Amino acid sequence: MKAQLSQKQLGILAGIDEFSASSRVNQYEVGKHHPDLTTVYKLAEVLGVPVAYFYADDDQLAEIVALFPKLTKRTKSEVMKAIISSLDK
Amino acid sequence: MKAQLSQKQLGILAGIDEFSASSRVNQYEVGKHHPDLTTVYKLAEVLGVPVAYFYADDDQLAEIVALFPKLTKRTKSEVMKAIISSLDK
DNA sequence: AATAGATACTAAGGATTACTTAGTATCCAG
DNA sequence: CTGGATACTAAGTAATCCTTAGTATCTATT
Repeated sequence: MKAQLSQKQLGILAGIDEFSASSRVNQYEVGKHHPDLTTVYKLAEVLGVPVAYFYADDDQLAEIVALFPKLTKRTKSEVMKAIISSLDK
Repeated sequence: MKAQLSQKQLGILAGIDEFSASSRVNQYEVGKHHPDLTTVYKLAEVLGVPVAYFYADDDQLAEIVALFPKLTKRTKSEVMKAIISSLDK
């Protein structure tokens, strides 16, 4: 079980000032505002996902993006090959 | 060979006013400013890639993201399965 | 080589959006 | 029920983008 992370803590871990972390992360989560790219990169690092994960609308694609960094080089290459060969047909 | 697309035309196709399209797209390309999410989505649609493609730093991941929409459901499922089973080990 | 038109690029100010602050609302363990 | 943590929000300030106007560079044509 992963440790539950509050909005405020997530922001602080991403380098946001402790006094605005709660407000800002909440505004991001409810869609009131959008974080700048620098913040997006830091949030992605804290959460251990590629930045692209936040922008993957398709659920399957999102899962692939999230898991990709955890794959071995071999598996990555196999996935690439499978995709490319399926498109040659 | 794909038709060469000017910065201005790309912007216009993405719905930007013709008088600011050139300037804005150029500012995005040279990194002076960043497009808002709405514009990012339109640019992605014009270019035929998922939005996540713009944020995929890793070259292999970027290629997977770009090609994903072109895959059949069957291939998508096979890729998912290959990734998940490789992580169970 | 000179010209014209398209394309790339930039500065600056106005327009828009995010960030900060202060505060209320909600949840939940004790 | 109470206290503290967490979630959430309004409003103004601060920051960033968008528009405009213009210069610079490229390229095809003569």
